[in-house]
Amino acid sequence: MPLRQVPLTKRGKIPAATVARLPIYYRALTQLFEKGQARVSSEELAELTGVTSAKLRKDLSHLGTYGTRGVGYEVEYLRFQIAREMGLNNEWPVVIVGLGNLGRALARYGGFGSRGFQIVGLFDHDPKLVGTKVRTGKSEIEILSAKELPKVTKQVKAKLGVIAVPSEVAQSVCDELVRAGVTSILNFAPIHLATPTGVDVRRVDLASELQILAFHEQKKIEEKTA
Amino acid sequence: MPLRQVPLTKRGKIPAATVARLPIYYRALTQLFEKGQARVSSEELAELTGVTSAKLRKDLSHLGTYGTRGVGYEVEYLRFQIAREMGLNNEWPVVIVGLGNLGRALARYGGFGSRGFQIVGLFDHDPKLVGTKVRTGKSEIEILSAKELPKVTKQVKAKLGVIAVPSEVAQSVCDELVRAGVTSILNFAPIHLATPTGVDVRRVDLASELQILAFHEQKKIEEKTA
DNA sequence: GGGGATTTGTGCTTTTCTTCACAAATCTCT
DNA sequence: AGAGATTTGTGAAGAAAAGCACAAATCCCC
Repeated sequence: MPLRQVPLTKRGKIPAATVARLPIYYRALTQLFEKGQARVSSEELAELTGVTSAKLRKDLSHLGTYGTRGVGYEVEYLRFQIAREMGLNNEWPVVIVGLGNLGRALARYGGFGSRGFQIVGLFDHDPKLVGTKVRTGKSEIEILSAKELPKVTKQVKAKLGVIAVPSEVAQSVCDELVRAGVTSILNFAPIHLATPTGVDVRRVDLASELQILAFHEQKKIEEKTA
Repeated sequence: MPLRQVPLTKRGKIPAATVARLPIYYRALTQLFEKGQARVSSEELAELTGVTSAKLRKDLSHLGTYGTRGVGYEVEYLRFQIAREMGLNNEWPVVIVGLGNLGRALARYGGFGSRGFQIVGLFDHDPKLVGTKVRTGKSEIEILSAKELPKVTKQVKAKLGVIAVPSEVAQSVCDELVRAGVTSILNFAPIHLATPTGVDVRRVDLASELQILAFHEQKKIEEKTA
């Protein structure tokens, strides 16, 4: 295996579209690795992830030149490089606010705890939930009162927060997370959150996704009747 | 209120980026409507949804000219037009496959049932779950065996399917949905689904979203130490 | 060790998306 | 009714992303 060390300084900014695809590549590479496959071509990896091979190669070229012409990519090596680039070799502490249906599902969701992320705080203001324990992967963790949020979040130095509360209180929860030092937020409430510059927010809106699909369905019907 | 009827034939194809934002606008307009606000400017709606006013206006211009210069947009009228454009005035039957943590959360999630969507089928192959009932908004619905999927899905003519099963079986569930007539799929499994042309898939990957945030966090740290 | 087969990396082109900036349309006030 | 203040709708410019196509690098086989 060629062990070219990466000139970390040389690389320019990675396009947002590329960043959004890296997790998909990472996942596919993990699968291949677990299957015991040592090498993969851009063509094969592209098929697996639903992109074109040219796009895949260009994406990877932003990280460095990790392939070998005429051969392909070393699965393990490429996987490690993507992980490093994305910071998945660190353990990121994550807090979740709101443990209704969705919040609890997220807390229990294996994918979160598994790779690079560790759930270190669960908060809700419902007295019926506070004190309850939720199994998150291997360990159990107690739901704390929302009042504890600032103190605990600072204590564990969590930079990542998940908002799974109703829209009406999402902005105030967001503000509190930011005050407590959180600088990246995954927002499941279907509203736009205002945040100071330097804080990243990604919104995941389940209803929106369905609506986008409905739009496409509608177009299919219009085509047929046209 | 000016009641220009829309020349449905005239409009060209709406850009994908615009379609992805329509649900956000729709949500914000609904909030304004419920608050009793009659009019809104592109500036105000843009702020509410986190886009620039120019982008918002261009997005809306693809649907038609629903605003009034010097005035703004009629909240109710614009909201209706977006809903019509997205097909939300129809009721879309939806089936959900896989009722683990996430699937159950989705089934119970109010936002799904509320506007334009109706959950008409829940399927799982776990015998412990089959026969159980899940409360979805107003009504209760029983989890059926995965074996029933083809028959029931065809019967209710569901075109929209939600996949919330483990990755390993996601592709086969997908195939079965497609065979049963589903042509739009919301996929929560972290893999790419191969589908025939004419079938739309949207992937929602919770772990990916966190990883993208971790990437940004990493960059923030690198900046600080640089 | 040389020729043919592969497969990457990338300059160039095309397409899509965003931003700018301003004319056109409407409203308000006197 | 006209002048000044708003605010939309949209061409045109700019930026970002995607797609193309091929030279460069490597491997394999004789």
